Amino acid sequence: MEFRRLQPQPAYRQVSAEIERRILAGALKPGEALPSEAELAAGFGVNRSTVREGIRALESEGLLRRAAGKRLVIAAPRAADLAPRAARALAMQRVTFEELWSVALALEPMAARLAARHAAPAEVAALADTIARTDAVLARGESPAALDTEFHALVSEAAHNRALLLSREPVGALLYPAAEPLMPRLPQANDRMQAAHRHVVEAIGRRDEAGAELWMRRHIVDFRRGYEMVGLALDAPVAPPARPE
Amino acid sequence: MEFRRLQPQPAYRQVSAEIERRILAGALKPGEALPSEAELAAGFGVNRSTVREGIRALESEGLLRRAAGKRLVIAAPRAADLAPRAARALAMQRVTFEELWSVALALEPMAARLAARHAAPAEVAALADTIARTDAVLARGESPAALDTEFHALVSEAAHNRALLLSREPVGALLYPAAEPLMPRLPQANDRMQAAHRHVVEAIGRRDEAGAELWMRRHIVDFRRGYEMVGLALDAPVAPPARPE
DNA sequence: TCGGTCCCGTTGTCCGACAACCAGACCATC
DNA sequence: GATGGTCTGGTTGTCGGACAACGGGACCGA
Repeated sequence: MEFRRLQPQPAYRQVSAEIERRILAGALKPGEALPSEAELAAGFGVNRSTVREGIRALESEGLLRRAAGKRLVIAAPRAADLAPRAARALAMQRVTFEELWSVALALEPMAARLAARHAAPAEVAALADTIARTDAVLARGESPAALDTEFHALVSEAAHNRALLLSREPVGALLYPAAEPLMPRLPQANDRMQAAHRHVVEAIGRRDEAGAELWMRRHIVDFRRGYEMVGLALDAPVAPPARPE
Repeated sequence: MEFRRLQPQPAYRQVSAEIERRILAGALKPGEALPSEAELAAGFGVNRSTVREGIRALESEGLLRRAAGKRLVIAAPRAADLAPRAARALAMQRVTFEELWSVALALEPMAARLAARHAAPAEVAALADTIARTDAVLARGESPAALDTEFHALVSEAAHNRALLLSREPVGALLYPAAEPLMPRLPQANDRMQAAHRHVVEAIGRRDEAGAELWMRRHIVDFRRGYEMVGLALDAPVAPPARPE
């Protein structure tokens, strides 16, 4: 005799699931407003409190966006909605430098290649600007970690590939800040980093896909070498991402 | 005169943020139970309804897990919690085959390489089993798309890299089901797929990193070729992922 | 044209209540 | 002694109703 595990879902989950189903089915399109909470409650035949609980989940996933005090609006979740959660999840799992680095070694060169293929002039300019700002920060003796993270994020934006953007973002957000302790102990690492960044941007600027990919790969490999050289453990978990205040 | 955008957050968000903060800070560790809703409400000085709304968001992120009707337990979000959301987000953004394929081309060979380095015997056996089950399905003339997806998921599990697992999963969940319409029109594609899968597993089994990576790369490149050959558009959005019922 | 005022719909929050459910303790029966 | 029943307390899930805060639109007066 076979028993299928029966799972009565609480009402608030059914509300989430149903609204999500309708959005996915296309009955509700991004940009459209959801009915008011009272209408939803009446429609589902549950209390408004229950609807509100159900809505919160979708809201935190970026599927609904709420303009303070206004009606809820359907939205297509963007990388910015999901990446911080993913980064946090990885940090909580105590992901190691080695794990992150392996993914970066696969994705970053691809990002550079695609950026060389698709980057708009404004994006190349933004990359150059980040390099310049990094120069300024280094001249003041401060840490370039945040700008390093930004540089790589900009490259993957310039690749115009949303799947790549989403896959890469949490990795970059954890990996590059891990370079923080590297700077004081390995001063020449900054020069090498800036040189590599410059080569990447130049290659992107002249639409040299192979060159962009190659320099990015060298840069990532070099990053690991620097990390090892100062005696940091590759198999130690990285620090959780800094949270915006 | 400078104004910083002031953003009074609703109470339920402050509750989410505060609980999340405590978890991240380590005051509450995975496995531990959260105080009861009534206690939290008393502690924060808000109503229980407000606490419940705040909790829903964390729950949907996998940070809290709720054993039906029992106290909430802190958990470290796993890839399985986040990947479906990511896949859905990509589908809603109407990501194209080309975008997904580029990421797969970067990640899958790396996954195969790392699997060759780290796979446990049981994992190699599971891979072989999936190939056998695919043979059976093909013999019945059915579509191997689901098993193809599973095969690649197993390879990346065998890589023992949690960052890779999280980055790759949503891509695989969307990309391989896109092969569905390919089968009837290109019968030999299945043989090529199975042959490639076999080569990958063999290479993993003998710890041949280069071989595993190479065959996986060929397999991915071949996939795109098949997709083009049957006249499917590379720049068309892929179908949203099937939802488990 | 600008600012003020009023009204109305909607959200955010609260309160109090109760059924459903789980776990554990305790007890009756065989 | 093992099995199953009953009771009880703590917790969650859901409900109904209530009200302040706020945004937006309409309307009005300077």
